[in-house]
Amino acid sequence: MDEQARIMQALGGVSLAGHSIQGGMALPPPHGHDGIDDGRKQDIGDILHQIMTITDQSLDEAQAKKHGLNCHRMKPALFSVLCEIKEKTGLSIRGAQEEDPPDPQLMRLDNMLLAEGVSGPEKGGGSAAAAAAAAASGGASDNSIEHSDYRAKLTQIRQIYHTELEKYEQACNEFTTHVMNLLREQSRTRPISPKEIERMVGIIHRKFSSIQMQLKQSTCEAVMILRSRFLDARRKRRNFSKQATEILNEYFYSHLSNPYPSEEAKEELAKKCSITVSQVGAASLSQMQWLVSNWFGNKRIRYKKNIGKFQEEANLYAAKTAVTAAHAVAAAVQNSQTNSPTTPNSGSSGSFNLPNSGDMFLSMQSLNGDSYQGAQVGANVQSQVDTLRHVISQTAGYSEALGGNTMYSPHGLNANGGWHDTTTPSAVISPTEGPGSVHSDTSN
DNA sequence: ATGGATGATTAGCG
DNA sequence: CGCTAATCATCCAT
Repeated sequence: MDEQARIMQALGGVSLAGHSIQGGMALPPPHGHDGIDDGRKQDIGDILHQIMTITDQSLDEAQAKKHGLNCHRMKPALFSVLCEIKEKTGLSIRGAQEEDPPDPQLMRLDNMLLAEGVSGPEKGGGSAAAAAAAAASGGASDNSIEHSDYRAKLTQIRQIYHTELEKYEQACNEFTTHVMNLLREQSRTRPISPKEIERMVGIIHRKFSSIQMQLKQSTCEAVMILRSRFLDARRKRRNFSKQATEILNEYFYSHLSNPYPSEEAKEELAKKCSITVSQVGAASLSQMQWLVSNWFGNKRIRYKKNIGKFQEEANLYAAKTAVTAAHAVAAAVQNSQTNSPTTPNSGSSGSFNLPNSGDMFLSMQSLNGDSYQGAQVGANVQSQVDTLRHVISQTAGYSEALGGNTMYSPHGLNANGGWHDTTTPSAVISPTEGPGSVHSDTSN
């Protein structure tokens, strides 16, 4: 009979002392309360397993005895006595809270998880948070590139969250059905109303949901950390390395008349830069491209706004690439003058001095016009022209010869249709700064 | 501390 | 959609 007694005791403990489940669960405290989620899960798993096995064994072993008991001639009498006793003591159960109002804390967590896209619909096209962030800038697609890493991490969190939640729910269900079965079984030997079973289930669910809340809470925390780490870091300015700036500047000044790198060019630049940069948070290539675009946007604006200030820099970078430019242009000019545009800079035609830069410049200008119609070679040549213009204006002072304001101002570029300037050329040139700085400064 | 340089963000345009 | 222009925010040399 001790087997039976134990079951009775256990169940009695559970059913009579509503909240004592915790006590029941605390039976084997392997890790105590310190354990974080893992520890808890382990605990719960252990507990469930123990309960299952213990009661199963008990049931199996006691099955025969129980059967005998049920058939015992004194059973009805015993049952009625139990009913009577329960009637007297049962009131104590009634007092328990009936419907717990939705926990505001829990609701907050739920809302947040939903807002962050953790508990929302599966996988869809990006989390709600990312969508919201993207919506702020209008362009959803490009911004999402920026957040791809963030979203990857968020997805990870979401997956963990869902699997954990599923585990909890499964455990809860198993436990519930098990208890219900036990109670139903017991209801034949002692008085247990369906309502009591229902209450029991409610209690169990509440207990499990409180555990779930912890899961939700830590998930929220994780998301918050992720957010602060990513989105705030995103806001932080991180200067390019010197080399990266060099690369970008080189490109910029050698494509000055059309400093709009194509997608491929951007990718190329992004690659080069990220090699030299090895930036913290090693921006993905797409991210790097975004930065490159930023850089060019800023550069264009700032160059245009104050050309004088950039003149020195422009000359410097022009000189840097002057030699290759000269070669390439020479080849290109030859090629385009003779015939079809195939591999303009073969360079095999030999070195080309530029003493007669005047002619060259003119021919190139006409070339410019042609090229702008959209031939690829044209674009290529044009970039070299830009570079050469620097050299020319720097070394020969062609600006004066050509009317004063051809000097390396966006004026010419504008004629081109490239990027239009808002500042009138005269305004740029006329102040003492314009031509003067160009000549006087023999920078290195 | 401070001001300029510069990366990032955003509204608005075509 | 990509760009410009304005602006914010941060870095960095002084």
